[in-house]
Amino acid sequence: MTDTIAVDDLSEAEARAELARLAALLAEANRAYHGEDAPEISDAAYDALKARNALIEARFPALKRSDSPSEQVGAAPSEGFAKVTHKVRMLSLGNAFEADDVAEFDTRIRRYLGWADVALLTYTAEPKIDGLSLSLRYEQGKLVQAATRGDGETGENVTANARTIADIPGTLTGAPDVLEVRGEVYMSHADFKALNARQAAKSDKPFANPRNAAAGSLRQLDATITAARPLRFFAYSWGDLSAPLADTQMGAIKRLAALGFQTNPLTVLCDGVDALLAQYAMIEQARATLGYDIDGVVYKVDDLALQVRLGFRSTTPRWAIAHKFPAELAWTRLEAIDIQVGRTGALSPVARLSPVTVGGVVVSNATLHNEDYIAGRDSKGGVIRPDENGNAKDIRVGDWVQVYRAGDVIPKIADVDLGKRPEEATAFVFPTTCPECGSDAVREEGDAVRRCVGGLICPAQAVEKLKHFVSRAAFDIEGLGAKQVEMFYKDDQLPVKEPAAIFTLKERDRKNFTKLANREGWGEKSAKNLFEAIEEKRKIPFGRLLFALGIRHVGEQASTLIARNYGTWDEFIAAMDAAKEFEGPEWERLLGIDGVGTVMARALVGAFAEPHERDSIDRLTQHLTVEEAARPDTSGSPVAGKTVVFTGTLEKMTRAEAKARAEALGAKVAGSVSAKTDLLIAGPGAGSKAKKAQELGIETVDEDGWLALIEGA
DNA sequence: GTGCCTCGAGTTCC
DNA sequence: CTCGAGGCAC
Repeated sequence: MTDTIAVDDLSEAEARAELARLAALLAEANRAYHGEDAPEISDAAYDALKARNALIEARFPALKRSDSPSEQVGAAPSEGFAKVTHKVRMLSLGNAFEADDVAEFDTRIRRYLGWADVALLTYTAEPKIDGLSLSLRYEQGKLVQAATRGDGETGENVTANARTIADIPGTLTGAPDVLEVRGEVYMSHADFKALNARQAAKSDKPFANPRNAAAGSLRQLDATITAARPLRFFAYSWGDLSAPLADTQMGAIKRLAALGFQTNPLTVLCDGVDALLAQYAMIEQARATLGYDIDGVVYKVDDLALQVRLGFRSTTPRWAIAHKFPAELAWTRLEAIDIQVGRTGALSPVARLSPVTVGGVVVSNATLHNEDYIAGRDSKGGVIRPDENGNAKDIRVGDWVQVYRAGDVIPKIADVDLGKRPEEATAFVFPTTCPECGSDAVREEGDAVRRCVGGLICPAQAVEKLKHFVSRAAFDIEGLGAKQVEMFYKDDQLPVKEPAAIFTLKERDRKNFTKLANREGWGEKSAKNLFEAIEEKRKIPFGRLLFALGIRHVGEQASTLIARNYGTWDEFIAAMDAAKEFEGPEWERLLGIDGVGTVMARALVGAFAEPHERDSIDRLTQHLTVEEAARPDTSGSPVAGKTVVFTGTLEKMTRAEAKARAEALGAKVAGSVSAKTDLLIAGPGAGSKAKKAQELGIETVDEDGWLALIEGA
């Protein structure tokens, strides 16, 4: 830290050496800080080192080290669990509620396979355990990692806790080299009752239901607490493998059982829809006597080769579905209807209910969707919640209403008891002005929602936009969540009314210092942590920035696609300006992006052309370094711009891999063959698609042919 | 024009 | 998680 040369005077060689020195110093400081030793350097000195590192990196970007301290998100010490990225995503299942939905599921599969003439397809049926999913990774037969589902992509590492569960073997004999077992952690009714009795004896809060008790127990930071909780585990699936478990779903389940896992004894094979429904009825009958909670029955195509052919939609497999038991219902009184204003200005009515227990949870709020839903009609004029004469039943304050939790989560109102309606109850009048700012609230023709036109003048919209800005898929600033955003918005001393203000917080605070640190609930440490978290996000990927702006219709997916198309922020901004009149080559280019239509394009171009919004964006970006989006390198790609379709079983790659690879080479991957298809890649077992391609005279290759074609590209 | 399929937006409770 | 609606294939 002594005799430091000014950054501007550094030669390249000196800069390289200096970066190495800083990386070592900062790493050592981190170790001291996070370990048991007292920090060896002061916070101010640490900040100075980090700042110097950043300056040098800015001047010599090419010298930036792979272990650059600026990239490191200060390893979180024992607060919470480490994150684990799943090798194979943990997906959720599609739902069926009626017998018709199950029949449709079966039809869809047979149509997809081109098997309209095959009457009976074999499925497995098993109870759907109401617990929490867990993924166990075994290498050379040893349990090396246990992870919760999380958002499906990333979960939490709970290995130490999983090792305390008796149903989870620590070692396996005869397992493939790499095996990822998936299943459900749950708690039995008897164990749950006993646990709650123990909780009461210690005057600890009882758990609301076995599911919460299981979740709470698994997520204990102290594994000895988990060990004292009676958790159980059923294995039902697998992820990453070094060798296939079996040819069929049932075979794989049997193999898991042979390896020492508990598998559900009610898992059976069923031929066709009627057999599935019979098994559903049987399991529903047995539900009360099982001794643990289940919330439905899961059906899966038994033949694993067919599962591979069927593949996945964006969030669910095509080859499985969860047939849910009817939701629990409860009657309660509607006390009030409040209106919330969202970031796009949407006015959403929320029912305030007299608290009632539904499905093991006390519910006091429920969504009312929109104006029409309260009136008892859908947006197309159809009647919902009809009375015996088929007339619409509206919802009034004071009514007795029937509540359920859709998908066991979101409380909704299913019905209204007109017999108990108080005489004085009047139909709800939906406001035509914004309750937050008084601006007009307008409902566009054909639209279901009414929106406040106040834009950023409306405090509710401004706050919600800020919340969106810092949300997980956007800037994701640690220590700056919804609550903090609300606080800063209302703050007189350090106001944050727009995104740019987040990045001037530190400067503004420094002038009077400790403005933030002296506040209720804040100390020097939390203030410093927040400022650091903000610094880390000054560098932001293009796609995240675009999504964070919260332009209507432009979500996470669209933002990524758009960023990939333009590459750099500057090129994108220039394109938006050039398309201002909603015409011309840049307008056409925007519309040419897959997934972008006129509605989205207008919203996008309009946002950048609107002076206030544009100024706000420019004020923000001057504080940021926008990272270039990786433009797929399609030079020398033989399939750039071509539409390709995969069919049949792919043996050397998964469907997701094949799709990702093709897209990276600039090809468009379609799901079905049409006249627009340029190339069909047909694996063994290809059916109707191959036939259709032949009829249309479309070039067809096998998997090896495809790999040869793209080799080296 | 119609019928998927996916995405976007809004929602609750722990 | 669900609804509405945008985008796209037929």
